[in-house]
Amino acid sequence: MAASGIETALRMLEGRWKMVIIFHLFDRGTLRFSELERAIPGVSQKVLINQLRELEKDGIVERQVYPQVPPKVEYKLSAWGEQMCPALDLLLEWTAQRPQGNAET
Amino acid sequence: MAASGIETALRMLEGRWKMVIIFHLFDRGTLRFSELERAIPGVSQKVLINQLRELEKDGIVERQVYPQVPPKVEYKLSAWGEQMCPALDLLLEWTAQRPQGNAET
DNA sequence: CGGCGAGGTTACCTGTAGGTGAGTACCCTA
DNA sequence: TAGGGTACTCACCTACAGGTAACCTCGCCG
Repeated sequence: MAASGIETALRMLEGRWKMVIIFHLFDRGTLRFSELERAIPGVSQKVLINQLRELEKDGIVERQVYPQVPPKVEYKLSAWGEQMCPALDLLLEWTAQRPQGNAET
Repeated sequence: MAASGIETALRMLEGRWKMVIIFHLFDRGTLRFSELERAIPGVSQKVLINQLRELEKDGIVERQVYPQVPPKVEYKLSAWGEQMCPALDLLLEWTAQRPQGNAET
């Protein structure tokens, strides 16, 4: 069943903050951990790291560590991660086409 | 931030069985409750109903009740629900393009 | 009469995602 | 010497999605 492929995709995208992270990275290119922290006020360190790790292991974002005196770690979308954006756009379009504002009552 | 639109979409699609339901309905058109139950062996009644109700309230599936002697209820994708399929296809394509089989180790 | 199948509802339990708060190693600055 | 910034880790707690199992109504079949 074709659902399995999409389920895989959805699994990778699911997580309270992943989309937010992805959009920030798409928007600003490369961000340090602390920059992400500041860019996304609602998220806790633990969860942010968690979601970043998952995105990394799924190959969506890349993590670059600079072995410096004060640690420095940069995150950015992988090439493949960027390729996801058209799909997200289409999904966005689809939600926009929702008939008669079924905003939740 | 545009993420919010996609988060909405993701919220509607997220749920262990929703994609499976959607694919079955897309594939076979219209299905009765018991047909769905049989088509998706892993799901419990409670959860199946639950996900159907959510899909219905999000306007993705339509529910048709026939007030018959033994109850009969049919589910099918709404027009809008069917319009989601291209987006899912694109997502599917994207997952297919994943570089060097990062199947989870 | 007893049981089945339809499409549910209800009560209860569990696993896990997410949140909170603290601690850590290291160096720099004041 | 105290405190701050960086990128984390660890222990603990809670909420909720999902799973399990029993029950319900109504008619028909045997």
